[in-house]
Amino acid sequence: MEIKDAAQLLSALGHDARLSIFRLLVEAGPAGLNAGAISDALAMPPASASFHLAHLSRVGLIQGQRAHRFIHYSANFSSMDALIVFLTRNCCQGEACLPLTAACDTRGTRRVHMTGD
Amino acid sequence: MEIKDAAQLLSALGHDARLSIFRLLVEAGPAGLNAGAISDALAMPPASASFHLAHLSRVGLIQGQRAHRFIHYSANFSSMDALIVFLTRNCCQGEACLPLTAACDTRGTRRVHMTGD
DNA sequence: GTGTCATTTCGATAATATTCGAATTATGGA
DNA sequence: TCCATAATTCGAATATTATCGAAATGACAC
Repeated sequence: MEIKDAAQLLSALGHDARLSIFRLLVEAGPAGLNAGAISDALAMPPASASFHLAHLSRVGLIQGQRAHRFIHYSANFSSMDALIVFLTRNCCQGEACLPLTAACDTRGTRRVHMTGD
Repeated sequence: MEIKDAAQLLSALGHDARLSIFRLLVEAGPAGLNAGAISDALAMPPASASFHLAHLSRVGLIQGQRAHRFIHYSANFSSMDALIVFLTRNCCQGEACLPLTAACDTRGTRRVHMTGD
């Protein structure tokens, strides 16, 4: 990932409304939510939600898929993954600079409180 | 960390110049770099560098400390750590959604290519 | 103090983004 | 076909942010 791509993703996430949407979809998991449910959940006018969904979609952080009359949006986890790797690559000269991230589960096995590892 | 705080950090990083500065400091490690070295390394006018350093500093992603006539800026790793945790908390309903992040070393022991873990 | 260098602040311009009601398009059911 | 609903696009006002030369500030040496 290049600087420009990463900055584009970060800038897309750097807005209350869009970050709220993205977090909602991250928690919703692969099944996602439709546009109306998102705009309801966040008490946001549909036009505003659509504007931000389009933005997130354009940069690849989420994707939408139509099912009947609804469009289901879901987070693109691999793009978030790549972004985090970009942010932390070659970090901190080998020190243990990200203890919380390390303790946080990203593989399905819970290890919230590290005891020694 | 609240949505607003996270959005503020992401927005600060969502700009080519600031992301370049931040990445430079992340790779530089705790020792950091002074303002002039940063503006040189990125071929950026000093006034522009200063503008962006002030922004990053204001939101807490970096900090500056004066030493003699120089101001050494360094990345605030714990704030980056908290940001990543915020982005990924309660993610993906227990699926292994962030394989690259999981494989990436953040604790000092190299484990770049996972073989089974 | 005076000079020098590192850095920031000022300031005016320019560019970009956000908001969201109203109108429009898309889909499917009766 | 006609209606209802889901979602987007339009559009125009509003707000925010970036750029960077020039001037000012801060720190130190002599």
